[in-house]
Amino acid sequence: MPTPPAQPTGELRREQLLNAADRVVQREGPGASMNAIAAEAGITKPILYRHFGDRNGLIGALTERHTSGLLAAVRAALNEPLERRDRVEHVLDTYLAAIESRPQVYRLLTHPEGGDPTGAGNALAPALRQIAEEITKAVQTQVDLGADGPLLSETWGRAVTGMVLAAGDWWLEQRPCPRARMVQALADLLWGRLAAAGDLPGAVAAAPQAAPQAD
Amino acid sequence: MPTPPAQPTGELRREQLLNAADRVVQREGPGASMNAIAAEAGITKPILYRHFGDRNGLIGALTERHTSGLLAAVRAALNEPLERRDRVEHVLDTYLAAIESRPQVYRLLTHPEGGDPTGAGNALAPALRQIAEEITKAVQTQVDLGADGPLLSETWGRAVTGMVLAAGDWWLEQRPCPRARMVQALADLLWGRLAAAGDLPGAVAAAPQAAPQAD
DNA sequence: AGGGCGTGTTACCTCGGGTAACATCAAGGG
DNA sequence: CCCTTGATGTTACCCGAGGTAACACGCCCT
Repeated sequence: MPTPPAQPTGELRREQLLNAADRVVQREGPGASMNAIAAEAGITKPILYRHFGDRNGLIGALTERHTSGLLAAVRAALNEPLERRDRVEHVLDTYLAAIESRPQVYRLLTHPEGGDPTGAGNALAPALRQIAEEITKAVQTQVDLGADGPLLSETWGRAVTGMVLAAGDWWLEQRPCPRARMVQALADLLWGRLAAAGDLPGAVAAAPQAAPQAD
Repeated sequence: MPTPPAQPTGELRREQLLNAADRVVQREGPGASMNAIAAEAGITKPILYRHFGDRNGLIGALTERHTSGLLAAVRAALNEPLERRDRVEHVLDTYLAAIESRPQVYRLLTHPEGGDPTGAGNALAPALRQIAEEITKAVQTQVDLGADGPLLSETWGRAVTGMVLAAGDWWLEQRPCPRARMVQALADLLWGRLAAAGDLPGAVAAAPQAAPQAD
């Protein structure tokens, strides 16, 4: 008797399978095998393939689950009625808080991997792409950039997303400081603190006569 | 007679194999199989494994080849005797020019993929990690950031690397503008143009009395 | 009763990374 | 002169993971 308890059906079953997949990914990371996920769900592979088509389908469905929450949170933060600096900090904090709470899920969102090797297309994962688009849209509708607006907002959307991705990744691994400080560091960068800071004595410059030392 | 022409030996042979691997990766992208690489070299798999241990070893050796050039170029740009803005632009242009000239190699550098699923460690590929460290070092030795210097320079090294990675990736795919314009857009972001720009009329703000509309 | 439909199974295929065992040639020392 | 050493190369195989038949059970609805 392979089915002692009557398993739910249809959409419900699908949710259960996603729950199982979620647990495995939380435990083993994005590299979790279909066999492992099936075992966690108490079933075998073909059922997973019936529900999700292929691995990308499963990972995609799993990704969208978490993406929707993160994306909604970021979108909300982008439209918070705050001064611009506070709003930016709020967005940064929202993202960092999200990845802090579920690192394994975060890895899944940012490094889906299984993309077809033929395409070799987009580097930013879909989840990040959506965030980049949200930032682009927010910049376009909120900031006056003159004639360069469209190009700058598109570029900056990707740039800021990549910046926060890389910095957040490093922060998650090293935990060099509390979250609030990280938010400040990134906001400071966007506020031109790197550009405004003074030179250090020994630094290179447009130096006409400085004496460089070897190696 | 399996060896009609006397094949070179030792380090020379290794270089030949790397050349073959390079050609395949240029042609098929980072997902190239060991069989394909062996075939391109006119041999079979075990020889590759003798020379490089495993796939990571091969990809690593191949990566380091190209990394050394890119890294040296970026390092040189970081130490160019220019005003800070010009120096930053020079670094950005150096990176974009490099990835523009060899897209497939660039993909290899940025998306090595094959990392062991158990570790699930660093997101930035080694090549990018090294660039991040160079930026960190440059900031530390050139810019006066006060007591926060160490943390900020480390954070910013990663952040800027990720920013340029994401923006550069998008630029490579879409080619929305010439390289010089892209350099300007990114430098402007780092120079706080996003922070300094004015608000657009309809934008959200610290608005005390705005009437939000439902969804 | 008899279709569908959704559930589940076992068994298999393919492909890619990785390895073992064996064959060959060139060089160098007793 | 022979025989060891170290490089080249081979065929044949193992294993794990994605993916796919083909088949079997249970339920609901006509």
